[in-house]
Amino acid sequence: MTAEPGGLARIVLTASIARRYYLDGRSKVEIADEFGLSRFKVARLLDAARDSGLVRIEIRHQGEVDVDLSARLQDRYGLQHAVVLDIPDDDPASLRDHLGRAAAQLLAEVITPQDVLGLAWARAVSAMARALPPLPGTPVVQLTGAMSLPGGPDTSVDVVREVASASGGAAHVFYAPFTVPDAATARALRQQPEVARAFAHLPAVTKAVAGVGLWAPGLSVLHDALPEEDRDALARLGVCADVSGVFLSADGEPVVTELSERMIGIGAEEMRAIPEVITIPYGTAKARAVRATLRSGLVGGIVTHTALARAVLEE
Amino acid sequence: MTAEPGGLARIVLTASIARRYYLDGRSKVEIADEFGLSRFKVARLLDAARDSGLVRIEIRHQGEVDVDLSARLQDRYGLQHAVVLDIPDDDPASLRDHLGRAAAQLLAEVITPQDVLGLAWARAVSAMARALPPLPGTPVVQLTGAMSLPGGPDTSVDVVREVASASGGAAHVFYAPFTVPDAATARALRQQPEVARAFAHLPAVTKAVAGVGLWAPGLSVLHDALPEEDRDALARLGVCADVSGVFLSADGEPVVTELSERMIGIGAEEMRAIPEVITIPYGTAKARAVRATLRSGLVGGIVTHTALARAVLEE
DNA sequence: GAGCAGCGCGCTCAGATGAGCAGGAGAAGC
DNA sequence: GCTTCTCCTGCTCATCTGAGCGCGCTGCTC
Repeated sequence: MTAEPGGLARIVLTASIARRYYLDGRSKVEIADEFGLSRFKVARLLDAARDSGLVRIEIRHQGEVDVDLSARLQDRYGLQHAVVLDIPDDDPASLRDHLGRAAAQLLAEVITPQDVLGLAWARAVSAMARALPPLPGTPVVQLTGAMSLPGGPDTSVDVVREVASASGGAAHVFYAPFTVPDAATARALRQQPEVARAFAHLPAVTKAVAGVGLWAPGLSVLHDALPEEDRDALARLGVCADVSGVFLSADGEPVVTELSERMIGIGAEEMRAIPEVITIPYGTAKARAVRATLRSGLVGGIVTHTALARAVLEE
Repeated sequence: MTAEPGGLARIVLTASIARRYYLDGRSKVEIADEFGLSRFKVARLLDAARDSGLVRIEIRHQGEVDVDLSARLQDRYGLQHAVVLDIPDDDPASLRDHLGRAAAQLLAEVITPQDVLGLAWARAVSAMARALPPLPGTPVVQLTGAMSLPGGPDTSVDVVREVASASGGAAHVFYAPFTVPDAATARALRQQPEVARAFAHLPAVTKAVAGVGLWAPGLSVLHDALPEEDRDALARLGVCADVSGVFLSADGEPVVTELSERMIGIGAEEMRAIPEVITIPYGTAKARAVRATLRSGLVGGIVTHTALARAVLEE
């Protein structure tokens, strides 16, 4: 891309050598012998070929996975796993289904019989659970309280139960709302035997799946479910993203809020203790929230689509 | 292209490693250290990436030159130089101009002050001559007699004179027709001092430019200029191509004909003695003739367009 | 639980490779 | 014509790479 290699004869010679080297897999010495050049000359011509863009190397996959974006995302944020799907992003429901399937496949690949799976509540997590094949006897732990979602069929309890029963593992569930009006109620709920039993399994969780929301109207189920004063209070504290109820600033730092006291779900430090948390964000608008999430170090995996991945990387 | 590398995580890992190796230029050992793998594992993943088509290497040029086709043509026929232009092939005149310019550039690159240039008569050779920059004092030798062509402004004499005067070299020309009605006339003409002097320079010629015709109506100026009996006689002898008056069978073998006795121009053996003869064929219909020409070993250079190059290679 | 086949993995060493250096041809300037 | 500079070319040596070999793990059979 930088400069032209030279005259016509030189360009063609370079192309010829590049073909021999890169496509036919011959060694530079062989090529040098064949063309009557020194191997150093061959090496220089090959360098020139790459520098000038005569030889172009591209990495891509014929399936849905955009391997190059996946690799860049994984690399850029030091993730354990990243999967970026090249799919149209006009229909959120279809997007969620596709990502859910991919996340299910990824989870099935990386999970071992020793793992304990944690599931937070998010629509994408439900989609994943639906597509999940039976896992090898994996116990499943509920990470967050239930939320009543208009049009959402599954509660967090249902999702955990389904996955556990398909896998033949134990289901550690509890019936409690995600948020309550005051801290005292929350404390009381957490002390309930059922809730306490489920929470006791949190430190054992080794793999988890969560959603990501941007703290703005329509981009976080939690945000939309809260009264206006809570929304504003969190926004004033600099909350940018919520990862299934864990609040993060734009830098990825956990934000301590009064609301946390009134929630029944996993906290930032507990989430950090989980070796791999996989998130399934979608929608270009959430780019800021995803950046915050990846920077936080709380999550190790991401399954998303090209538009969002590009938006995240374009910083 | 053969098989899928494996699961999602493996594919992305492979892509990540491929990116590091091919795009960032890191060594396999560095990559192995970075990813916590052995260098052998890295090597195997890279092999798999290439085999599965995840890494694709293509060779192309942003200019008019199709470097890949050029290289393949050069390689396939063991040529000294091949230049294939990716240009529209609907208008023969424009095609000829483009190829003429490219041939001129090629010739200017490869010619040295020690070279003696020979020019046969062909429309493409005229086009090349028009585009030729001044050469370093190169003597120019006329290789073929003159032909009166409807609409063709330059005779072989004119072309040779022009090039020689632009270059400041000697012009070895002669005034004689390309074909005459009987062998005796041809012999007499060849013994004329002027003709003999020009022919005496033939063995000194080191670089030459010629056209290629397919022995069929409308595809060879020589064919069209001859009476029907000559055309048929040569066709019966298996003539497939004429390289500025040198007749070749489809195999590329020179065909000895009675007509040769009646021509004032270079012969097959004299042409073979020239270290590099550059031809400028165009028009897909001539593919057979070009194949014959390249197989003959008489020529060492070709300047043509993609459609014809592809047709020639598709054997 | 023993034996066996298949396979993934790492080690070895000859051969390939790249950075740096020295010699020589050609261009520019005096 | 001479000097100097620059670019191009080929060489050396330390490092990297790849084919082949043997080990050990896994899953299957008896």
